[in-house]
Amino acid sequence: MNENLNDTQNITPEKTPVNFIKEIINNDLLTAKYGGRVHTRFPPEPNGYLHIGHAKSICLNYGIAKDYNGKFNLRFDDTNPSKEDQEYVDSIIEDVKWLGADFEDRLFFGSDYFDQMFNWAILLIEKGKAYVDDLSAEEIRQHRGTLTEPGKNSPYRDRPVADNLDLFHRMKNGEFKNGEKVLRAKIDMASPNINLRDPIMYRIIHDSHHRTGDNWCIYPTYDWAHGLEDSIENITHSICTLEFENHRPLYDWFLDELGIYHPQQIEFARLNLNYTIMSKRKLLQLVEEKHVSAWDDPRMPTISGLRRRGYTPSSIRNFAERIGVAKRDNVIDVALLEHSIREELNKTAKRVMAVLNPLKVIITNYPENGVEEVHAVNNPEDLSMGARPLPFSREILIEQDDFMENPPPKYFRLTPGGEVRLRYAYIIKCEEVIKDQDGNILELHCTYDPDTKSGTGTKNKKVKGTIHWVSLPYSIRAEVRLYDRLFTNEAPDSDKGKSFLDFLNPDSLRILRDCRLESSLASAQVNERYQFERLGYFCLDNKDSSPNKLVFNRTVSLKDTFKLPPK
RNA sequence: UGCCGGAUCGUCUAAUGGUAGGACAGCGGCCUUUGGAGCCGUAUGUAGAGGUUCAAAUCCUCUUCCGGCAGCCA
Repeated sequence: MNENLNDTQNITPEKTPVNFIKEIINNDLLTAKYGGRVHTRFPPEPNGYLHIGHAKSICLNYGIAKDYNGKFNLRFDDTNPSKEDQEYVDSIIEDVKWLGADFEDRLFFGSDYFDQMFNWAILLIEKGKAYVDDLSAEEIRQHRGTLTEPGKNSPYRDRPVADNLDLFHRMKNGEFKNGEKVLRAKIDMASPNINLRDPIMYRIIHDSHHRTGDNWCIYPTYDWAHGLEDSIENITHSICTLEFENHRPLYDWFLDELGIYHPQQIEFARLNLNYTIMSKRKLLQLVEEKHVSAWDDPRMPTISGLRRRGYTPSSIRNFAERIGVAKRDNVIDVALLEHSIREELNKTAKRVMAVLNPLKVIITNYPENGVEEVHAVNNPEDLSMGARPLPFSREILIEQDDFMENPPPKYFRLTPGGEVRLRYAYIIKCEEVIKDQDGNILELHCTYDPDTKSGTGTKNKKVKGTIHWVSLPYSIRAEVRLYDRLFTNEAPDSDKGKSFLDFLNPDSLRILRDCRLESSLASAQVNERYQFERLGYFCLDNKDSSPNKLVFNRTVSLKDTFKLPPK
């Protein structure tokens, strides 16, 4: 029996896996919990640049809105002026747009709701559910108890409503210094959930806010503000990371006490990538201590870094799709990220010739000033991208790595007396190795076989290897920056005894200043990606490149299965 | 030893009582004028022990391990 019957009739449609969040939404849709609406949001605090972990959240939230024909908001959770900055607001908007998460006209700021929040706080005070506390930060900490012991009530907990109202207004009016008073929710100092032990709603911060200026000196805390923001914006599913799971009872408590519209908070596991760090604080440290050039250094896992490195929005979206969404802690192999960009660029990037570490080759039997055009395909994966002529000449440059005087077995490239094909051109044979007094190789003298021109039909001659090259007189110069992982350790920030800085890879950036490219690259554009044949994918650096000094970044190398045997 | 979560190939992630599958990584092979790409093959993976059931990754019980929480950060 043939078990591989080509039974096209019974092909079951591929079930697209539904993650647990979509299951919840599907169920809410079934029960019409939110009247069939789906409305998500991405709520960054503008205190740093977005990174690939945020991209996961953006793609999740935007993707859900899109899949369900719903809406997606970008909302800044800007409740702490001491850490926030307009620079971060600007970069975040740029990055979210670049990723393709379309928030249309729904760009919001938590700070725009400060008045409403203030009024709601008064409502809670009037209900006897909030009070002004005079305890210091230290005293509050001591009263909070521990993980295993209940806390103690503040002596100010039972202040009369009128006093609370008066004090709270005076807090707002700037009568007190930072830390002198706070507004607290009156819940339960003995709760096993520490977040419910009379959490702080407002603290006094005499700082200028990047949007509200000096209008306020009291600012809402995350726990108080977040659910209100979601409620005001009519969010249906408020998706956040796992560390807020313990805060959900508080999220619910505020909304229920206020009796206002109540979105549902759902928590998922944040993205972790091996060989990288994701903490905003530590990324900031890398920038401030100049271990990298800036937030958009191509070695950074920031969106702006990945963009500068040459990643495309779609490759990041595909990555986010592939890694899935669940509640278990996870560490994604950075190789999967690299796979996502290779996969796309293989299909879309124009192939070009570039020699990073040039070695001069003189083809001695080629005419002195002869030039001819060879025919190079722009993308063998997509012939519609056409072809281009490439000048071939007597003097060419090849990669230093593509010649070895004493080659190991299985080395398919040029060797003394050996033959190799020049991509799109001829088979050449190495006749002589020219060296200086110290034995350094200066140039190679080769001969070519005129009968082996590429595309002229098969010849008897077969060679194992094909190498890339550029014509010496017809090539242009460029700087090329090669990147490697920033850290040498899989989990740089989880070593108890060492700092993540101890694992910084000293070779994460290699700058090659005398590379030679085919001349068509003179008109390269920032948004174009190229495959330098046999080397990897490259793009123009969006900051440092200029027409008279081209700078290319290597996005990712090609997978290379050849390994030099260990010496 | 408080509370809340979690545990499926190396890494992610499916299977929602009915054949444990996919992707990435790895390994082997084919093919190749990019040692790229592509194609084919390749897994002693359900934390452990009991139980329910014709049937358990899935339901129940117990155990083990991992993560989060004691900011006037988010």
